[in-house]
Amino acid sequence: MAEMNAGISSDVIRGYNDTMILYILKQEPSYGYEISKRIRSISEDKYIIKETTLYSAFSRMEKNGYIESYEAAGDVNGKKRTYYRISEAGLAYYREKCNEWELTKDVIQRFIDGSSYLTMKGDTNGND
Amino acid sequence: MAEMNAGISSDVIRGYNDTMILYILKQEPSYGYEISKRIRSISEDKYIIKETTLYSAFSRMEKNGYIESYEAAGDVNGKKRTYYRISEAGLAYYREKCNEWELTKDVIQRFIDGSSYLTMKGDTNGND
DNA sequence: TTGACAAACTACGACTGTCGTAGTACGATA
DNA sequence: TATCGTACTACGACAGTCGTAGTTTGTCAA
Repeated sequence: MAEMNAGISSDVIRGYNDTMILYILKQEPSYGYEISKRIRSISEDKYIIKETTLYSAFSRMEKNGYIESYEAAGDVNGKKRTYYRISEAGLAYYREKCNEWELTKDVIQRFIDGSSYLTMKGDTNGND
Repeated sequence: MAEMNAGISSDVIRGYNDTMILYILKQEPSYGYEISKRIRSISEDKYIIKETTLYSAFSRMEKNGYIESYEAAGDVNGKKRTYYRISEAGLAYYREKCNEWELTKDVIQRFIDGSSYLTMKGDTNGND
């Protein structure tokens, strides 16, 4: 069973779980279990969202008006599931988070060594 | 005074403040106020670390053995300041966080639209 | 001398998102 | 009959951030 989310910091993920979920829902409405599996497959098993994290994200985002829920029967059997669809506000929020991400990523990157972004050469940092 | 940290999510930063601080200390020992200014200047005013966040990071990291503190007089006047230097463990931790960052960044990136990484073309996502 | 302001902190408590643990309920399979 | 996968809900702990506030020292100006 190896380790879960080896190398993925839940501190960075914090707050971006919502974004991941919205990314899935942006394509089509879905429900908990499926979203969980899709996140796992998109990340190539590198990130597995915890059930509690997932469902607490649902209630938070529904409260904020980013998603809407509705009951529907699954396609395999007639079992009821809670589906979620993204709202306009959710879409706007998602786009905002995308911009924020690019910005935040750039900032953090400046404090990271060994990346392909920067070419380290001595200490040519004359800021301050 | 505009807004502080406009567009930077403190959720993503969470946990990476330590990394930023260690990045500074990796170059040379320093103290709170100066580190704060350096983070600000390196990020080109895009990120301003809160004082409380900074100092709580110090005590956490010292407890973990990532940094060591010592008292020294400032260069301007004879005022005492608490300087911090990075330890071997701190250096190892920093490098670990750098690797973790590259990994995490890659994962999150897959859920982000509008980046220069991906070329959006219709909906050619045949995963699952 | 008084006041304001920057430097250099410390203390405390609220908040929020994550996560561990646990439990429920249904259907399918063995 | 039991186990497994699906599809959740509830609760409480934890950790890092941040708001608020207070302290002390030194500098500069009125």
